[in-house]
Amino acid sequence: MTINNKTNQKVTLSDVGKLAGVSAMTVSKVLRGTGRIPEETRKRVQAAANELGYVTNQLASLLAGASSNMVGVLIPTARDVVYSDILSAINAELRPAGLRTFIGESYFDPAVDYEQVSSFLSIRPAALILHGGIERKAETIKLLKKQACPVVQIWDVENTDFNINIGPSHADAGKLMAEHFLSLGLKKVGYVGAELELDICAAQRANAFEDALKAQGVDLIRCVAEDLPRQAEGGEVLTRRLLDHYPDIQGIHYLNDAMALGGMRVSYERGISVPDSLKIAGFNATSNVHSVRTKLTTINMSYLDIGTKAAKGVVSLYTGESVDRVQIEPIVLERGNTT
Amino acid sequence: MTINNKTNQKVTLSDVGKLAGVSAMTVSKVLRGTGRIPEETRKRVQAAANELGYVTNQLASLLAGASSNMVGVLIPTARDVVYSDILSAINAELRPAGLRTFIGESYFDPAVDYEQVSSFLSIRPAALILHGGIERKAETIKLLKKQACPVVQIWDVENTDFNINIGPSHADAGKLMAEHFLSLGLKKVGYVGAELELDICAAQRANAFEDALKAQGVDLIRCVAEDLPRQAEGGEVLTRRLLDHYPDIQGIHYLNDAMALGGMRVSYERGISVPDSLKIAGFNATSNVHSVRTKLTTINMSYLDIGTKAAKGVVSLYTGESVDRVQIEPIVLERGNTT
DNA sequence: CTACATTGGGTTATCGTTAACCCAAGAATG
DNA sequence: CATTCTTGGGTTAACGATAACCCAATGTAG
Repeated sequence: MTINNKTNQKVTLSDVGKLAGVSAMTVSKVLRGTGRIPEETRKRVQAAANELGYVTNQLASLLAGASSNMVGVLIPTARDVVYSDILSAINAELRPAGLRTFIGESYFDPAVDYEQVSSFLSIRPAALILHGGIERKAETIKLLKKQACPVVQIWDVENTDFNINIGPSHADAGKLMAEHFLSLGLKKVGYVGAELELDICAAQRANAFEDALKAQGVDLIRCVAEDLPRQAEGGEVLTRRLLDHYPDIQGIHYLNDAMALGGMRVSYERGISVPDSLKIAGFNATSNVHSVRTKLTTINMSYLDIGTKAAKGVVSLYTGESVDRVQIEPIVLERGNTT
Repeated sequence: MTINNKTNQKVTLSDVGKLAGVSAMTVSKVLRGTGRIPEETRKRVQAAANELGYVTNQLASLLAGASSNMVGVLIPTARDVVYSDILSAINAELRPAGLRTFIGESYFDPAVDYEQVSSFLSIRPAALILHGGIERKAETIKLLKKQACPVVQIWDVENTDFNINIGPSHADAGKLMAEHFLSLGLKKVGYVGAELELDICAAQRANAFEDALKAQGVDLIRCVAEDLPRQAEGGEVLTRRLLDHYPDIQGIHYLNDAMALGGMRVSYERGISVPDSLKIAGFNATSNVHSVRTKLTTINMSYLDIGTKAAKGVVSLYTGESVDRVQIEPIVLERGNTT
């Protein structure tokens, strides 16, 4: 559906000009700070603009060839701390630079991704910051190329469709956790996740985790659902399922910390001692983990860094210093105590 | 800063028309599904548009008087589950209706709020969904009135500056928790929060909480910081501070669940039995709370409902059925067990 | 055979702003 | 006094799409 808004009586440059006794062009110059306009005229115009509540019509402005200050940011979902942290860092960097952020969510869905990119492009943004980790439609890539819009891709450094890539190596992250489990001498390990079909990065982590374990002769039992939330609830359900079938499992790696917390609760319910009988590991050192009592292993990296560097990347695309690819290093982190 | 993007060789209606052997107008009609165009021409035009990767230039389209399908949604921050849940519900409702969401964050800052509203208005959206709970600048209100843009306000039902208001009564929520504490017979109660100066709704809850307690002769000790995060970390710091000065406190109400979890951790550290010696209460039944072991009281309401109804409100503004004000009822909820 | 409707388009003006250029009046310069 | 520069603006033509209207060619009824 579309909504007709034409009845608005908008204030235009001419209206302001009439009130100030000058032409629309002069008003335009004053408001943009260009041209040679004496202080007196300037003040008069400013006052008139204020009185009328004038707002530049970006539609007309950009159409006439002005430079855009709008940056579109696309994340899978704002409900995940990881992405909202990145978002926050991007905003923190772009706002002082005078750039305005427009946010969209893709839900890891390539069709929605396409729609959102198309929506963003339709307002001719200065640049786009897109999350990677999904199988982007060929049409989407084509659109971006045709419109020649600068793109910074975050979260995925493998895919190199765009100008700049910033994120961790998800394979490294998966391998890292496998090495951690191996160093603890675990022989029977589980993986719990949800919605892996769409999230390529999570799948990369899981695969690298499995490969590194297998290389040392350790089996991985996957317990994955496509229809459960990536939250504590989902972690609970899947952990129950996993423990019902494989009660002798020694360690579980979860898709994220929220699901790991769900697993933690199930172990508690069943009287399984963590970490003595069962090691629990998440991903993304989220702040809920901060207050956890029982020992939880997780993988951390600076999301702030990803956001900040993405925003700097946007700027670099124009200032010339070409940032190319920034790899963010994941590290293993222990949270909680073992009392 | 602004970024010059003019070098882009954009695809226009004429370009598509040339390829398809028709005029720009015909292409426009085909893409919008108006006019009487035979199936054959229609297909040819569609194919040409696809091949060239054409995207409607909304700038030109809206300027020429077309109806907008863009809805701006402004939330305080995407880092809070409450707002990201609302956001998610809004998206779920608007997308099938063919409306596109543009999101912005205000960080509870009236100046940023103004900038964001101004940015939104500059692309002439179909409607705006704005969060309440901040002291909006007079200029912001003026802008919205001048541009005659339909506004749905969420999260705050007290303020009636706009067409539709959807949210809980924060005073009721505060009172509710006070009644709960009173029913438990508590005589010495604390409140822990952060960044209350900007968040009017949180302040309303805290005040109503205090008033209802005082009416029954119960004192409230406030421990609030303006410079700490509204997360577990902040909850820990403030709980320590509060317990250091008032070790005999019997119950603490936190600004939100995340801070309450921080408080939970501190009580555990200090060997304080919850809920026997100390009652802990948060706000917003967030999913981290789902897996908590110790008993935690919180206040819940349907965030989904707020989002869904806000989106429906946007539609109702045009279909005529006038939604006016929807009050969402908060309820007290117990989480965790007491073992 | 004429009058009139339908089909399948095309033409023109316009939205509000900006880039690029123009121009008149006074000041400065030789 | 004639020339050139500076100041303080204004004029014109885009930008790309759409609304509103127009107009041939064909069909169809009387």
